[in-house]
Amino acid sequence: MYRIGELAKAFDVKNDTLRFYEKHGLLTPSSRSDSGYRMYSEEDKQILSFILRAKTVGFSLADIHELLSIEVDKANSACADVKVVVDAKLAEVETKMAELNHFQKSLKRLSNACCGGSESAADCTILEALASDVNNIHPEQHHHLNKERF
Amino acid sequence: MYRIGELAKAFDVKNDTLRFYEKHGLLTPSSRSDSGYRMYSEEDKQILSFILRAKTVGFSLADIHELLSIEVDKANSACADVKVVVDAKLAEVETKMAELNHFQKSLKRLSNACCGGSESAADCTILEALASDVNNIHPEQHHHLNKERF
DNA sequence: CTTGACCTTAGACCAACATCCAAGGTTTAT
DNA sequence: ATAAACCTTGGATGTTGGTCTAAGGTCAAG
Repeated sequence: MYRIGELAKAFDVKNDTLRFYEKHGLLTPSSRSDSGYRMYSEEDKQILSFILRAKTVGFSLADIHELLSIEVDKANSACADVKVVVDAKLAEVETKMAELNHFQKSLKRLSNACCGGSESAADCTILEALASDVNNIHPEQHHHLNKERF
Repeated sequence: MYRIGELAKAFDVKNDTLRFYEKHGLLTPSSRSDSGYRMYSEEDKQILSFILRAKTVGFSLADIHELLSIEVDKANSACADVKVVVDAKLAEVETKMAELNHFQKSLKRLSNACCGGSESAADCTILEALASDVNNIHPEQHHHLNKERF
């Protein structure tokens, strides 16, 4: 069991951030000490790790709540319902991966094109790197399903 | 050339968002009409596409500005400097890709585990899917573990 | 039994990223 | 030539995701 400060320190976030996540239903410490201190378990730690990782790849806290509630609602939701949510998130993940692949390719091309020496960077631009890409791919449709706030 | 409303509509953003990006140096329309309307070129469209794509994978506007200014500064910056920035961003991209790979694997496992039929979702949780992964991020500190009282 | 490092709460405050509004000028279609 | 549908500006407002403050309780160590 970890106290709030221990867990926060381990993940380099503020205590307040953990309280914020709790207030918004993302991470509730599994127990409290006699004196009311929040006590976080290993599983709580795991959840925090998940939240922070999901954030770095562009998921909002609302998205993350949705992902986590796959667990919370398990008694209530039929497997088919879960599958719908999971598959939707999977599609989002795959879109993001495609974007990143694209970025990676462009950046690599840039990095190689750039000498790494002291010449002018005249030919070093992201847009030039992207230019070879035929770009009628619109960034994904913002499907607004009833996205409950978290 | 596109007027603001045309470009905004094409990418499903608000006109205000384009003005906001302009105010913050991310996307300045390449010209103005006689009456002062913003006129966006194909290249501007390209830049907007870039901005929105970068946003979906978790880059902040500040990050994006940095990426775009690789171009803007090209006369001023030595190639080596550019390479440093590019390689740093490349590392970020690769970190994000690793996270997403991980998510993808977990979600796929979930999707497969979930029957897609009407059984209970009892075994469908992100955390279970992630459980096989040993959490390793910040291995550090642990002077004392404190006693458990429950 | 006090000191200092922890923790609690409620609520104010903040930065990033938009989004809306008011008052007015421009274009296009009828 | 006038309505509808654009566009301009500056400034106010909203959402998301925290971060800080104040007033006070807890706990191990000297």
